[in-house]
Amino acid sequence: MEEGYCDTRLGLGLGGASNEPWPQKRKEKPAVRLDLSFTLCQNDGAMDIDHRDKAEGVYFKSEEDEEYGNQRSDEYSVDSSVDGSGRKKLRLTKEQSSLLEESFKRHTTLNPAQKHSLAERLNLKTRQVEVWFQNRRARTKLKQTEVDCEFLKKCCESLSNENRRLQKELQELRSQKNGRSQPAKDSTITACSSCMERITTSQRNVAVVHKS
DNA sequence: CCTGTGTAGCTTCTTACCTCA
DNA sequence: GTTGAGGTAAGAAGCTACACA
Repeated sequence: MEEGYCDTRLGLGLGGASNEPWPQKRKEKPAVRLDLSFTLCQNDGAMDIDHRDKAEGVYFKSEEDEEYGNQRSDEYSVDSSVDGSGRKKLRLTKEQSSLLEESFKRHTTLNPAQKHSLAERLNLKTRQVEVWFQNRRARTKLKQTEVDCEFLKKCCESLSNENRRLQKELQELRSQKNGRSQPAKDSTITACSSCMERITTSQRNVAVVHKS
């Protein structure tokens, strides 16, 4: 490390910092979770997802309709115009979606009992509730990743600017130093907050040493 | 106590389908 | 009417934790 060099590098960590509880079973968090040590979005991680206001026209189709069809509520209808070769495609009703969203805000994962009771309330299969939660977690994570990426980009940009500024300042100081053997007493040095903290801390230490 | 196996639940990626501009 | 983009339910693969023999 060169004399007087101010290291402005900053590590931007990736890890886990969200308020969202991860499954208790997992002792390690997924590696791709972005960790910023402060809150990035104000609504506490509960992303607003389009609730499909137009979901009234719910349909359900498949030759395997029997599997789900026996369970579906009267709100579902089968699109008989389509042949049964495609795979089943369910659209949740507005009510189902909002209830799922509500419980997702409370818990991002469900234990089997919660899953079962929610499925009963919604007149869906537990597997469908499970899938919905899986997809919902994935969507939340994706959105959060996008938000975090944007934030990191901005961070990177501002740090680059700061780094350039400090490099320039350092160069100026060096050229001043080369100009005369002693640094000017009244020269003004601007520094970032962390550098200032280090400077003042070291000054205190020096003062203590001088006293004793 | 260690090890292999089965199971459940999760993440991630992908596919198929629907809606809407 | 057609098309492309975006959203989403569901399938599949792979991983991990846990229970149990």
